[in-house]
Amino acid sequence: MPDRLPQEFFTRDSVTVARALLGQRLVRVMDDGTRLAGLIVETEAYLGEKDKAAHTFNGRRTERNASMWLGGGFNYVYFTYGMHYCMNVVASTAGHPVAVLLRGVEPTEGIETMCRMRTAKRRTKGTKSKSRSGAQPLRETNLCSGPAKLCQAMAIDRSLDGNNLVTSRQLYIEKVRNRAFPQRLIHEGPRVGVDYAEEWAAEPLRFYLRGNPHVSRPQ
DNA sequence: ATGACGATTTACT
DNA sequence: GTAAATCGTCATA
Repeated sequence: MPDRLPQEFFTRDSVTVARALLGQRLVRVMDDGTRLAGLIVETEAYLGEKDKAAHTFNGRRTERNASMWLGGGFNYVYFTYGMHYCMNVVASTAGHPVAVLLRGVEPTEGIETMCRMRTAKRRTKGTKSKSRSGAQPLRETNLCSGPAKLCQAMAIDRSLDGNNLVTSRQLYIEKVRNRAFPQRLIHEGPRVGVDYAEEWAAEPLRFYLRGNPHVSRPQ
């Protein structure tokens, strides 16, 4: 039984945590006992009150983002665009609202279940929705290659907001490696989808494993 | 009470 | 490449 990442892993700055999370194993145990897992291959660091792209910019603190203040090792899961969830690993210490967004995972366990989660038809009230019946099966590289995709595949929603990664049975991170990958294996670039953040949009705070096909956007 | 807006994904031209 | 989907959240009133 592999070790989990300990609390001390998370109580560092979000850039350090974002880099060190690459290659570690995200594990989700569903209520029926099904275990889903995958290696983290893409992350983004958010720097808190000074970071215009962060939900905690200027110290904004609401019911939605309250878990950002819990300190290293907790989850911040938010709902966006009326249909998607995204998962963060909170870093630093309580009172410092910084976090790491998980943007890409390479599935390793429970792939069939993940595929089902990803293709289950969204609820609609009307009759107009079409099922994916005729579509080809989802390619493995399309299961967790995006922040909302990986949450859908691994059954992560707002019920896991505030989850404690160090103690939870439902969602945690296993230690695969003791040291972060060397710089040359980590590609870094601007964060995705934060153009509104002006000068903060260009900061190289996105990190991913070079050449890995499970990243949200190649290149 | 109201209106604008997403740390996105998918399907379509 | 563009656009639709879809609704909780937040700032303003």
